[in-house]
Amino acid sequence: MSKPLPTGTQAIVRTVVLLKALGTRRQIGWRLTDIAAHCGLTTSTAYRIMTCLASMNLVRQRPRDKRYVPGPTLYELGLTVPAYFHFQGACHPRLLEISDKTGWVVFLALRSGEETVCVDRVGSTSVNLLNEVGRRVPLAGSALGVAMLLRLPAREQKRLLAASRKALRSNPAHRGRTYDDMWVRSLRLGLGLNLGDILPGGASLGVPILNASGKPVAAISVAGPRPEFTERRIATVGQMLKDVARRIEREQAELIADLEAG
Amino acid sequence: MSKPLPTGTQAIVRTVVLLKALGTRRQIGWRLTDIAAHCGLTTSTAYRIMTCLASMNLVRQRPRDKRYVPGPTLYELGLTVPAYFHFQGACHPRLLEISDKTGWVVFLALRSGEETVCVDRVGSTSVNLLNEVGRRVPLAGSALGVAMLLRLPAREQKRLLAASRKALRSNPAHRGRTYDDMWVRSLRLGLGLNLGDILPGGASLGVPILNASGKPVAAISVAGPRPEFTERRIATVGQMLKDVARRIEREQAELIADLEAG
DNA sequence: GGATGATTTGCCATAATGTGGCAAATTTTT
DNA sequence: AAAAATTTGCCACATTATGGCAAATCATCC
Repeated sequence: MSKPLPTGTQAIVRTVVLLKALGTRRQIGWRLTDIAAHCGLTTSTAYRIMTCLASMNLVRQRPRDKRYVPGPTLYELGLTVPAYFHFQGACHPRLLEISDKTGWVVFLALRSGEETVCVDRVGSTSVNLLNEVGRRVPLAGSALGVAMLLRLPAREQKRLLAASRKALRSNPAHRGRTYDDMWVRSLRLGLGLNLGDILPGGASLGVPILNASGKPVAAISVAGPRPEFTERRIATVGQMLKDVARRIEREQAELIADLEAG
Repeated sequence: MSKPLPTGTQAIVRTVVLLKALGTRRQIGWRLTDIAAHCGLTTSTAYRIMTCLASMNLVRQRPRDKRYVPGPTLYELGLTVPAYFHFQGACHPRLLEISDKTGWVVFLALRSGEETVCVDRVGSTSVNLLNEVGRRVPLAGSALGVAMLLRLPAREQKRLLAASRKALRSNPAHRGRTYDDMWVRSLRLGLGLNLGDILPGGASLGVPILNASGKPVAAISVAGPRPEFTERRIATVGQMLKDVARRIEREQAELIADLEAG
């Protein structure tokens, strides 16, 4: 819980901070000055680190606009984490089924500390959606995360709810969103339910995936146009999601046991 | 081509070396002393870096045996490299088809410098296979890599063939394998063809996936018991693989354009 | 089961490494 | 075509990472 204070590794921490930041704007890319400022580094330091990372293909500097984007080696390193890769693959067919039956977009996310990390996405919709594969969102900031929060022991729930709310408040990109409404509504329903709280025209519904000891380690959600989220549909699709989640918990028990819920 | 000499970033390079090493023994894990020696670092240095990485969940130290294995955050960072993740997902259904029709295991690999990186695997077989998702193998060391080598311009082919052969020779794990036989045979066939050259009872057949300018950026292979690889079967399955590769090239042209072949 | 050997964890003085300031080159905007 | 902004590169300095050493833990063998 409390950090063991890893000492004497400033450069490495900075590197990881830069890599995480790159992930938040992967398609637009980052200009050196911007990402340096964003991460609280001087341009020189960011330059040195980025050049080093580029030489190892962990990042790429796009030739045309000189912006930095995540690089192939980063993806390749990610493949070496076995349980995670296989969990995504194992769940994918289930997501396809849900998408077929509902016509909505389906997400799979993992819990990572006080954030969710979107791990898979299936289907398409007319409305804008915030989430995408690889994106990190504070727990209180998505139906996926709320679904997981709901299943945490009171103590931890309180802590993580507070922490992720704070993260949401401090990030200007999340301004004007009614995350608290989403939380209250979800608390009543017992599942994560966003009705236009994140983006005006969109809605989403999330259910958790629990490990053997009942801890939420992942979540599935559906997302689509808000008008389609009638009370009735929410009930039937909610049940469907729960069934799928239970099935995944059963069939992928071994993989799930290897997922850190930390 | 020639490294631009990234200066003043020893610690970062060391970190990446450690992370790559972790990937080579991900299930067994590494003891601190061993991985330090393997990477040419003192125990203290490795300890400091590993502790730092563990605190950010880039690596995990398994509680029971204290061994280090790749951690969740590494996987999550990998998801932020968009073209790569989607390419794997887009190819997956095609791999399933091939596995269904042939009954063999199917691999998808990307080219990464002078190595292949296995990106997906479908199906199961009775024989042992060397490759697995996330594993890096010198180009000359698999049917996948050879398939790509065959399509490179003479100059580059020569360079990479030599480089990857050298890598194979210097690694004791590759002792006693007849990679040269595989190369000669493949050169004749025009596809990567391993007939027991890597592991005694196994065989595999690889075809390249080319980008718009004809450069090989990825490859597909099938692998199974050696006796099943008759001349006839090799011909028909080879054609099937070529068809699938062409289809992928056509349908995923945009994604492929974003894959670095470097 | 107690003792031996190996591995992990932690500390600390030292200098080598990474740092940030500054300026030239390059690119974009006006 | 000039001006502003950003990237690239260099260099002297001290902060930071380094590796030696020792205590604590863990595994093993007699």
